[in-house]
Amino acid sequence: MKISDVAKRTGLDAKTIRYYESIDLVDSPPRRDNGYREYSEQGIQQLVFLRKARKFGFSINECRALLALWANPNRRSTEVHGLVAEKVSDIDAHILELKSMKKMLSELLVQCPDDDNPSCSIISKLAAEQE
Amino acid sequence: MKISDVAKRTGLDAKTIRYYESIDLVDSPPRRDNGYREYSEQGIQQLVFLRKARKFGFSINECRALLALWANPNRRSTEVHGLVAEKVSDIDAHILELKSMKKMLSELLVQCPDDDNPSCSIISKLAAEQE
DNA sequence: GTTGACCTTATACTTGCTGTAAGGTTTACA
DNA sequence: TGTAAACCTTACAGCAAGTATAAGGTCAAC
Repeated sequence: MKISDVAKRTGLDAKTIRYYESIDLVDSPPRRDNGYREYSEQGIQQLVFLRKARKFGFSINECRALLALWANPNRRSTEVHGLVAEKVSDIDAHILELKSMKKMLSELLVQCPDDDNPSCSIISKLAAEQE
Repeated sequence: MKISDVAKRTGLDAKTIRYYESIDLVDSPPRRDNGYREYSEQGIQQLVFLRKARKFGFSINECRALLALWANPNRRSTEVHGLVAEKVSDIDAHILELKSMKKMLSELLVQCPDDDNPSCSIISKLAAEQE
């Protein structure tokens, strides 16, 4: 299977697939005589795995750890559980931060006249030093 | 005022301040005879503004627009309102995405035995190709 | 036979900084 | 007065996680 077909099947961009190979996140596939990459089912499965893990919000390095656990028949499920639990708490923290930002901005919004005059409390608030 | 004092006062790192200057986000301050940057109150206020805008989640380019509006006495408050409203909706979208990720991961978590055995539905789910 | 759609590599760009190196200046203390 | 620490300066490299571009080779269709 050629890279563009793998791209279609996995939902990853061909460039992204080459990039993952360049950082040794996935195995280098064998090459045809013309130099084209020829993907095996196994290679494709690694990429499918990665696509999902990235969509779940795991960083490249976290994906590396997950791939290693996946490949390891002696893994302990508690290790996987730990990685995922930590990610959930990261996401929680991130959500809280965004909510706080949203709250502050929303409070600013209602105070801005939203008209053709220059007076705007948003600008004043951003310029204010204290708090 | 020297850069490290400005850093303390604004809460920005001195490196960040130099970086903002290097990308022309803020005016270059005058220099002392020894080459050190000497900040005026106005220069400091720009940095205070930036610190806040960044904390509110605005990108550097959005900060550029906000700084321009701040400096423009003929601004229309609706322009500011528009920028902020758009940011709020960006944040909302981001929150939704994170919530969806969290939901999926949480569902996986409860299905993982969290023990010393290799069997783990999280890994299986990540490896599964369909959906 | 030539056009267009692939494939290859290498390099630079993106965002928003942060770290490091190599050097000059100032301040504090003995 | 000496010197060591703590500043300041520049320039360059690196981080995440790709994306864009250039310059070229290959393949399939008409």
